[in-house]
Amino acid sequence: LFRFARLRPLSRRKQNPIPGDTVPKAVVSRLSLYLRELQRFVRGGGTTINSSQLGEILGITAAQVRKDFACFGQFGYPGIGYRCEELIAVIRGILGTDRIWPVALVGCGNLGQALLGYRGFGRQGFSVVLAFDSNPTMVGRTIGGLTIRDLSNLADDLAEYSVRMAILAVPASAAQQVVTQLVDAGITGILNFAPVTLSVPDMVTVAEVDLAIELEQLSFAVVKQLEKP
Amino acid sequence: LFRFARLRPLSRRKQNPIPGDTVPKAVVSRLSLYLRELQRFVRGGGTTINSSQLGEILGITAAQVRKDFACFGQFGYPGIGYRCEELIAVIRGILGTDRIWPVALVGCGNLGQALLGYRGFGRQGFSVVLAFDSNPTMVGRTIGGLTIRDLSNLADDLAEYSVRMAILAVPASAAQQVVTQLVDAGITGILNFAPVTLSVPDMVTVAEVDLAIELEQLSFAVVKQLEKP
DNA sequence: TAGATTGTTAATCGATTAACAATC
DNA sequence: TAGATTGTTAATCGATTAACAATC
Repeated sequence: LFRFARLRPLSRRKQNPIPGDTVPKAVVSRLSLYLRELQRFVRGGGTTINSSQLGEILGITAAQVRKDFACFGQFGYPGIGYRCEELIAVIRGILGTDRIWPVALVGCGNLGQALLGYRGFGRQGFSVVLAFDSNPTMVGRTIGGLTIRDLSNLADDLAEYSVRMAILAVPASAAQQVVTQLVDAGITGILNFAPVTLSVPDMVTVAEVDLAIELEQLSFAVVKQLEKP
Repeated sequence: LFRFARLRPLSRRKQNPIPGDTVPKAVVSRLSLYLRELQRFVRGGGTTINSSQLGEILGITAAQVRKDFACFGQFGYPGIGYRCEELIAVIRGILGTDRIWPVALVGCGNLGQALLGYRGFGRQGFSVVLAFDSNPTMVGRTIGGLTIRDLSNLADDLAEYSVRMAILAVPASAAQQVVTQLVDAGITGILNFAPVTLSVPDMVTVAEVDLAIELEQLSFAVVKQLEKP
């Protein structure tokens, strides 16, 4: 590719400072933000960006931007900055979103159905390929092109589509029991919308989205603001 | 109240170590988790809990639990622990959820409608009292007991219900423009579901829920797990 | 009282910032 | 070359943990 013609020779570029090095979790959480804003920047016609610009967009210092990227190698160009397309490819590679992830949705109630219709997942390379519900009146219905299944064949269904990640949108009371089934069936990443702390083995990662908690954090800030002046 | 009969006299209890002291944000984000788990513990019949138990539930150290609470005063009982009901009341007071917050929903598409039906908000004292949409074909419809309004009377509508917080579920392309209207109309807290960084004045707080970003974080963990053994 | 647990201080750890030689 | 910006080191800041006297 022309785009990469002016890369320094590989031999002079650090690819992975300490291979297998563990990345600070603060860095990983910013990686997604960098990616989102870089993609927007490119849509707006940008081709290169420097650490000050990127820092300004995200509200952090330029030093932090450079330090974050330094975790993964050298891909900046002194005097120029970073080539956006190259940086995007690197970040996607690190996050593992340089492929399409098949995802299962478990729980097709109110929220689950909305998530099925939500186009934002596709945006970054996730595709909901299976939908499950334990309610017999839901099973068999088709929503957003997917036929809702019961959980009786979970492991086989997941294996058929090589699914490793699940979105959990069941009631809080059912969450832990369903999670145990998911883990047994080979799921290792769970996006949890149920407002409960799930207990899972170390090898399984849970990302929590608790809407009431987000509102509470807002409430704290709003009260503080009201009391201020 | 009998419950408070055995409190040490107020004169001997530190209420607010350095009044107006600024609370570390790491602490605020844990406060909501403490609250959630305490409420569950109480539903299970618990009346007192100590820092080790609470730490175990949340996966943090007992020292951190005590240090967090120490930001707000002394309400533990040496030799006993914390009285759950008392602790819950204190945390709700700090977060500002010792009242009912009226909230506006802006954007009544797929996700917005699901949020209207979501019971989780009510759980912690938030009540959606207004729903808005800019699409004329949506305006006037009734969903979950609320009639969808257009944005032409925003400031008056919000003032009528003393609304200071909004849930933003509009498309990314419309988000910034709607936010400007909301801020002008007096909103100071925004729960943003649109995958864009919003620009707001300092006095306004934004909590972000970006589902693609959550999935990316999972992807990173799942890939790392796959590469491990 | 003896046992248990808090609140707090000091020590450790990790993350952020500032500064600057190396690089294009 | 002169100007700009990176990658990296050292200094700072904030958050976590360990330890223990004070308290019930």
